[in-house]
Amino acid sequence: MVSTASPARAPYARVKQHLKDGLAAGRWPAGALMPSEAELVAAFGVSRMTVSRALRELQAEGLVERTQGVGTFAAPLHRVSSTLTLHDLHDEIVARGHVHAADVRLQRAEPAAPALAAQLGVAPGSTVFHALIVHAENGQPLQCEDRYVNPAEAPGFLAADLTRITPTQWLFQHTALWRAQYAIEAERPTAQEARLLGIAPDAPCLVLVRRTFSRQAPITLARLVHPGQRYSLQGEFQP
Amino acid sequence: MVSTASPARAPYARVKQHLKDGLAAGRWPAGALMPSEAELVAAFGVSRMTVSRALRELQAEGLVERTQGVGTFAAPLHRVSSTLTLHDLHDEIVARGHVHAADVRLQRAEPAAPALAAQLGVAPGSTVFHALIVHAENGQPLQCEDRYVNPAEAPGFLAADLTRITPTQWLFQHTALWRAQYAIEAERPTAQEARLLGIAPDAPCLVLVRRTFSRQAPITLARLVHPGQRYSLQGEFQP
DNA sequence: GGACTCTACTTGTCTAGACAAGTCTATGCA
DNA sequence: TGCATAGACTTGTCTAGACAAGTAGAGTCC
Repeated sequence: MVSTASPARAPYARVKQHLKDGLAAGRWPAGALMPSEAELVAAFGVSRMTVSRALRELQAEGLVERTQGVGTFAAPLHRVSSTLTLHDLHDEIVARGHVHAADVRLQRAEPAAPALAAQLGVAPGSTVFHALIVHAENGQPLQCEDRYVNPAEAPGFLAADLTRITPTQWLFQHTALWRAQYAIEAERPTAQEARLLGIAPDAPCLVLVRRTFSRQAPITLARLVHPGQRYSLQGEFQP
Repeated sequence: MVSTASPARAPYARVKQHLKDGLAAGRWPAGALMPSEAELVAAFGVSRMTVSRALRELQAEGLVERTQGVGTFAAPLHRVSSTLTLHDLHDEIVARGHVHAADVRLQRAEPAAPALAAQLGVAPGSTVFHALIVHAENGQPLQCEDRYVNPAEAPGFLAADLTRITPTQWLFQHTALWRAQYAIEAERPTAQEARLLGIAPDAPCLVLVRRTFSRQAPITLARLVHPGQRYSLQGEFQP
């Protein structure tokens, strides 16, 4: 019998849930052959398009693997096991019901050092925008944001009021984001970062390095440093 | 012939790509009303099911928002901005073409301390399985895995050959994973971890804490400690 | 003015059938 | 034995039409 009753749901959703339940219960171990579309059509009395949609969505969610001409197989779950969504710090703090304050220590144009120029795709020595901001939650420093911006992609950046909007949000609104790269690392803070965050020089920090690109060129390079004792990235996963 | 547009792809994929291109080019700013299904049917000369599928997939990817009776709207991009997928360490090392070795320092049954018993959902003082493993890439320690397992959910765990299969993979194969929680933190290693990893006692470490659950009970609690200098989590995002 | 209904438009879903294309196996032939 | 081929089965996709359900606006009645 079908476990949990599914009274008024759409047929494709019923098929999908039935297969999900079976996978969760271990009826099909990883790699096992699952029922074909034709079998599901017969079992549920629906059209092939309907079971096809259910299977396609399970495939998109990473729960099954399908091969034309062969069949549908239960996917090894570790493929899908954990995805972590990174949120904007302002949203995160507000979601906790706390107060976010941004202390803008720097927001100016600077000549770019060679390494930085290469990463931003500009000529060495040309001008780039630089912002240094300390973000605080309820008055306690939580993030030190060191950000460089390609002026060609975001000419109005120096005029942005970064105490009212985070650079991330401003850039989302004023540029055409196309691709993003990021890395999460554990590091010691620089002397300046330790001072700005009010932590010991050898306190471990969670560092997020993010680069974003438009379709043509790099937009921005950011180093976001968080005190390890006060900040962690958390996530949850459920098939 | 056709540049990058649409060589011989399926009609639903052509519609989808056309809308994706428009979104990337900023033709529909966040919140703007996009073409209705009927308009796309007329424009592309395909059936409604076809454009419906294209739009439904864009919705699943978070690029558009749809409301029955109202229409389809361009989604604010920051919603979708960054997701990070966590892979199994063994797969990760092998994917780099390197050699993975696991040094199993501990694999035994132990009485559970009260805090641990609560997290694993067992009675305080009852027996739990405990494994301590140092994973190395090309001979260099890369992860210290400290893992506790609920015996009721994985009775065969003590017999697993953890030098040949990671606990993560073994548990995926032998238990019915239903939900996972994880946190990424920057911490100092414990004295034991520093010794096992061959790093300084105050070296910053990237720590991944993961708890997984079956539908009934907690399965396992793991603390994965990585040397900050040698390990980072990396990801990429593209709409 | 305020509350109601009617209508046009939108998305959500399903059906029955069709053809294409990929894979595997059994069979027959050299 | 070795190889080519014909079925059988699988997924991938599309069509044309249908009904349901939700929203918004125009018009109507009190």
